[in-house]
Amino acid sequence: MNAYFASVEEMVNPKIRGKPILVTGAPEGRSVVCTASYPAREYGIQSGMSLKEALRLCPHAVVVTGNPSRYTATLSQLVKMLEGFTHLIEIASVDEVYMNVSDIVGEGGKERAKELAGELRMAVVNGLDLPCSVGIAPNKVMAKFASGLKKPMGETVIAHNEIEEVLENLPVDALPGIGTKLAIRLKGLGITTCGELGRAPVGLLKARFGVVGIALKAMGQGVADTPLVPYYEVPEAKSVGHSVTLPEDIYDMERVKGVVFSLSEKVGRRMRRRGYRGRRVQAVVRRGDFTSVVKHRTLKRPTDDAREIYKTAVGLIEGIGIDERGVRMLGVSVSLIEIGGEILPLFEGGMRERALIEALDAVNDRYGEFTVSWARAYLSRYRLWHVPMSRRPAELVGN
DNA sequence: TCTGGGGTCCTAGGACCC
DNA sequence: TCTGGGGTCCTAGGACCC
Repeated sequence: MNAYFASVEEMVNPKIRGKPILVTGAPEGRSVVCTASYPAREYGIQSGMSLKEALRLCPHAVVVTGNPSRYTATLSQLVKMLEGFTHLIEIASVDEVYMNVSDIVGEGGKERAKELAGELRMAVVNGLDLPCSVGIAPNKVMAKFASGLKKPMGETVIAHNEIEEVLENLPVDALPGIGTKLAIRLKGLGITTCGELGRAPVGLLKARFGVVGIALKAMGQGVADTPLVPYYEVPEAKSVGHSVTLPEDIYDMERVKGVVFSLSEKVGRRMRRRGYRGRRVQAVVRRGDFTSVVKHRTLKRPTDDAREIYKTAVGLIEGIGIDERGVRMLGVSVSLIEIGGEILPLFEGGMRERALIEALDAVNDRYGEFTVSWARAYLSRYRLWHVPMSRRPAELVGN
């Protein structure tokens, strides 16, 4: 999809159609541009750029706070529509799908593929009123590359016998999977184009990059055998996490703990909703100078309890230590996920604890996130946002 | 007027066990 | 007496994707 978040917002609110639009994670503070509409891009704005910098480039841009649920709902509509072509659809991200169209193209060759690309694109335009680009090629890596060649609203077909020519002088980092760091390391070996990468001795690549090296050579030749994973067969998540960049750097442990509690609560909620429990808790601290430290600890038993996640995460952060550099970002995640199984209470009264957590979940499911939570989470919010004592709910004061 | 938030995958060293 | 080899699990760090 092209400028997906911005395009969806335009569809919802026609008044902003055609204007320079910036979709961000948060309305203020230190947020970043998630998506810039094409008119905004003409000012040199790119996704990932800080909102402040973007507004410097284009002060009259319309800033919209992103609505994640709107984008996943639209993605569902898109997939439902594409099912009219094939059921072999992989959801690669919130704005990107792969389809296996081998059977549709059949013996029709490049002509049929071109025709199909047009049909797909028009179906999206007519059905959802959203711009997209379509790429058709013999494998996923080449298809993704092809889809990026003509934007917005383009169709590109790369046939098997055209791959070599397309790749010969293409910079290595044009391929998905080769980022800045790999490109620099490859350059150190005298490899800058995909053609050179495809001809490089596999021994050299393997020695330098391990198993990745073998995949790199194949990519340079336009060969990729990664299978399409239909969305109805997606494997369970391997980790669940949340992180926040704070509105301003903080320096004291009490405030850090408050934020970590909210994050732990969010992680726990999401895990319980999916029936996950995890054995490893990880904490991340990004400091004011942008250096970051990650620590994790493996528990004896898997958990989905916010307070256990919180306790472990705080212990890890105490190990990391906070200093005069301050804390810019905090993150909590849980991995080594197990699904199902009996939840055995660790101690007497554990069943009541469990019942309490389930009751809180039920209230929050019905009335919205954080309708009811532990006092600790509320206190942290008030601390964070500097709400004066007099404005705090009476029942929390002094708690 | 610096630099988000959600993830996956890979490497490497050390503890520990048989 | 200077000590193997195979395996698992744990922690830390980093590249990459959208």
